[in-house]
Amino acid sequence: MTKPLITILDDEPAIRTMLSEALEDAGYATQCFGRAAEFELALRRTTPDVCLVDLGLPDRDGLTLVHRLALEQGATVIIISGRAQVQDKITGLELGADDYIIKPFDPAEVVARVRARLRTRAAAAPTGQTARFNGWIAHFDRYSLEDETGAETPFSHAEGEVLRLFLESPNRLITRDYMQDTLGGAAGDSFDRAMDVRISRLRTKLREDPKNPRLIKTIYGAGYIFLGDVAWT
Amino acid sequence: MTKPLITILDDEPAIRTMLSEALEDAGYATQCFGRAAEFELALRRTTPDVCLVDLGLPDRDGLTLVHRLALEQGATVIIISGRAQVQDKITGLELGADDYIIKPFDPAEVVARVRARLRTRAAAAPTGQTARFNGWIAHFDRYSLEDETGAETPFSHAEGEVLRLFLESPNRLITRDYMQDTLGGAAGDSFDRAMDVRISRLRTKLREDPKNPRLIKTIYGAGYIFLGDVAWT
DNA sequence: GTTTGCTGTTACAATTCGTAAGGATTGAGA
DNA sequence: TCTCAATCCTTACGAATTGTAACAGCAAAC
Repeated sequence: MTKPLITILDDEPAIRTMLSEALEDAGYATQCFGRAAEFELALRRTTPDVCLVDLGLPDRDGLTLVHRLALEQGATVIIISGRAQVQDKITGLELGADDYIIKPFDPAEVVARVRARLRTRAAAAPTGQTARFNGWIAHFDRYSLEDETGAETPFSHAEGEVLRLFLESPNRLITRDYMQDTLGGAAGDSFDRAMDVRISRLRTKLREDPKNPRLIKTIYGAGYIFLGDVAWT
Repeated sequence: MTKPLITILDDEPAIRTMLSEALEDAGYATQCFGRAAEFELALRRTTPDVCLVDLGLPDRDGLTLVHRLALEQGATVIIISGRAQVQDKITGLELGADDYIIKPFDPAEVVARVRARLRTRAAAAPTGQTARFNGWIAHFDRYSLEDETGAETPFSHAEGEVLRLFLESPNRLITRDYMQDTLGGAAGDSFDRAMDVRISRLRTKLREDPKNPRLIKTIYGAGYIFLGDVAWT
């Protein structure tokens, strides 16, 4: 799971560091820029989740920048400005900004407002599913399994089907019949063995001890139980 | 296109009329409520686009109401409150509000903030001619792919069809069958291979590492997944 | 008529997945 | 505790699927 990226565009270094520290403490990645030109260059490479933009920039009119960012590029923009007039706020918001914060501000409020913007963004685009369990993170969108150190091991489609089945009903017996019905294999003599192999391969990727499996337990004559504390996101 | 509906929940009649007049002048439909109970009743019938909620209600704790509205019902909530402490703002936003406006306020600012909320809500669908993803910019109008440095590589029509398909549903499995249905090739023996070749050519233009593709992943036996952070404009 | 570039086809290499076979484990009954 | 059959795990191998390079047909541009 990658951190949301927040970019900060302000010509005062003190404000940049204050904001980036507060945001990084809150668990976000930040990028700071003092000039619009640098910022625009960086935008070609990365797509920030939220842009904090100060209007009083030395090298460009902040409002046109906001307009380009918000309307043409579809970015989420929060204006930070020393101008507190209602009319300033209105024009900023009309040009496409998502919020308008007046200096001086409390960094904690900025963090809260950034979080609010990220929330609506997340609600609009339901991303691929990920499940966390016992130190592992299963990314079904990219077919890979992340361990507690962050290292990723890819898993195949067939392995993923089994893993998903387990993660959808943990700590409950899953019979072989049910697995075959769900995963489509003809319940025959031979597919039975294929299921074993899938599970075997999954176990090695989960680094299970063959003598003492912690996650996938075999119930002799019945099926399997996946033991874990699963949280889907 | 019907007018967006804005609901106003405030116990002071003067504020209700001030807000509803300003919002109706701006072209929105409004519904006003003085008590949380009435408001909740009305919510059973209609779903407002934005809810303006005052926290100082006589018959219920405003914050719990906001929480229910925002998180459980997925509504867009703007808090209006006389409490100007930073901590109040933060708790309001953390509970799921999308914005926090302090009394006394200028109705014009409220209208601008409502409009900003409606805008993000509307920006959830359409596909244009350019898409940004992971440092790339795909210009479908001029059939070219722009690098993070600004360098452009042209792509063909056939390649563009595949790329558009991917960019329209990123981070989701796209089956080969679906691709062939959409891109018109008869699902037979030979077109199957043509699809592979299209994707292969697209991959080289996206400078994918054959051993470790980051954007276009193959799911053996199923199809492909395009992994990316796509923004259409 | 030639050239240029796009698109599909073919062929072969690489990957994945099911199957078969042998070894290991489980649980019941003696 | 010991034995034995049923069940399960794992390894190796072959079939199916996919990647990519090379070639051929085709249309548009010059």
